[in-house]
Amino acid sequence: MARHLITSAIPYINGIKHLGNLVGSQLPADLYARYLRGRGHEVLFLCATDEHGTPAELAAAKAGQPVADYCAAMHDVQADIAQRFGLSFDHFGRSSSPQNHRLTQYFAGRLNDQGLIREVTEDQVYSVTDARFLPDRYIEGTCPNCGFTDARGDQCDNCTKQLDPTDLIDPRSTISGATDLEVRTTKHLYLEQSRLKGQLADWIDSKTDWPILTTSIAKKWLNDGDGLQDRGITRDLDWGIPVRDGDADWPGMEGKVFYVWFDAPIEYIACAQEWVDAGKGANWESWWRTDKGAADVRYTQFMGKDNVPFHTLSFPATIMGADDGWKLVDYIKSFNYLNYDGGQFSTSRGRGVFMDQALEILPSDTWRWWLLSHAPETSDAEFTWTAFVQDVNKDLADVLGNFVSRITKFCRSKFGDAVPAGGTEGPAEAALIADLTARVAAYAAHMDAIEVRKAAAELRAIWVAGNEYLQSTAPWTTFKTDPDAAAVQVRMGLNLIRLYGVLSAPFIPDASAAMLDAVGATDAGWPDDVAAALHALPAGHAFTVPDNLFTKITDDQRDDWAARFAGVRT
RNA sequence: GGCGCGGUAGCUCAGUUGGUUAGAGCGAUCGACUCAUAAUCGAUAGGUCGGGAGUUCAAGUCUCCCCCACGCCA
Repeated sequence: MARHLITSAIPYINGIKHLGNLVGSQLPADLYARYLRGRGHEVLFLCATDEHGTPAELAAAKAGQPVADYCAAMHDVQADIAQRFGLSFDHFGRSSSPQNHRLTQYFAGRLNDQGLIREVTEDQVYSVTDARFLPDRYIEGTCPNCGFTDARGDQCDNCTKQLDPTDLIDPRSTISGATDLEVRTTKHLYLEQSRLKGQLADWIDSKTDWPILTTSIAKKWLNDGDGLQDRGITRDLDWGIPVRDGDADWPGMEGKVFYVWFDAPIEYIACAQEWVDAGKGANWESWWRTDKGAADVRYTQFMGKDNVPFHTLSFPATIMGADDGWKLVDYIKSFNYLNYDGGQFSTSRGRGVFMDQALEILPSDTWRWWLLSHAPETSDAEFTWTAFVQDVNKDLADVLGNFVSRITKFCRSKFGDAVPAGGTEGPAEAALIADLTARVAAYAAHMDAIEVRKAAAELRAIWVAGNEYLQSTAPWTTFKTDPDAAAVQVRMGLNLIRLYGVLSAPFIPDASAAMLDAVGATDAGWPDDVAAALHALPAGHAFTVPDNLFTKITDDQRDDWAARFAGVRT
């Protein structure tokens, strides 16, 4: 038994995430966590909401709520949806927690002690009307290069020239439209991660088994242009973690907070403290401090490709810079984007399907299966309603659901509501066991490697093997002349349902529970011995015929949903 | 503009260090079966592996150039 720490990139607080966000981090992380638990490993699976920063402040203002109240409410909304999607977090924390406040301040102080923090005085744009400093992307104006009137402060979307906000002609605040902007001098803290470049590069180079997507992005940021840049870790905002030097005040930094990207990854650690403080566990340091029991922990992170730079460089720089025993990540699984019907999912335009809407129209297992079996691992993937409906109807309703249905109903009608006795197994059963032994091993290997799509394909092949077996042995025919032979075949079929319940649980936990319940399985342990697993249900063991595991989606429903989710969210 | 991931059957994708007739699922066509959610199982058809040049006994796989799509640019 090994110890596995798993974290999913923490979703931002300002709204419900879409399916592209889900499949890029939380869902595959859950798959892996469930799989490892199923294999008997000790797992700590953590996630949280990322609550600080300007977008949260603006969203709260728009909702007419104090930002703390807004975040608390949205956290509960996201936690509820996550739970309904079957995301089996051991704890779903908040980056605004007191634990994260203390820990973030601790790290800043520690980095300061190590001489890795410097103060930088810089000019920033201040909006008098908004009474705040404006981040670059909240300033628009006329591009000095091409004359485009809606150029953003960081870059002109028309001519793509990179800009400094002070370059803009007639700048205005995109928050209020105010034009009374002025340049003010302010002071910020920078993490000197450039000084850790060599150490980071060596570390990345040592990770030869990481996905190409992960390492290529990391190396690009390490080596592009002038190389890894130092990073501002503070902001002039109200909502955030107050800048402190550990437990002490930080002279000159009064009224400032840490940048959201500094405190968000630290929440991975603070979340473990929250987990303990919530009474769900003990000794969080044994998961996070290599000097306090975490040396044997394997830590795996899941995220979309947009998060890779922070997880391969900035956060490791924080850990390495602190240099006091915190655990570095062992494996980073990153994902590309899921596109929606030829374009991008868009939170702002409400294009695509969002997590709450998804659950309104179909069970979570249906979404879990399709999303995971099409996870954007090697390149961006494509969601279309036609493909989605075709795939889930075929895989879930026809191949798996119908298998459970046909065998349980046939047994009930010919032998009654218990596993039939009699008969002797022959070559067909031996061949099935040999085939499944190989397939289960391949499935496990793919899951161990977090090859999500390959694992899904293998699991599906395992389902198909059951149908092949029934088709070739044809108990409905043998029953007429040799009821004992039919009994063997049906007994094998019922045991296959149990096996499928165990193996499928990481992908489709609800349907798996229904399968195990139908056959009255008391043991859902991993089938290290497939032959033994296929004889777990003895003759005479009672079962029930479950409701259809999956209802097929109709063409009308498909057309309905395609129309409903094409445009702006209402 | 720079950089990055890709461009393989109608669709979604696999193709390890270059090596025999390029694979899978879906869809299509045909057949088998009739226990089952008109489900299942089998067979067949379908690709000049984005384009061009090169290295090699041998290239989807390596090198160079070009085209296309997507993304990132602190």
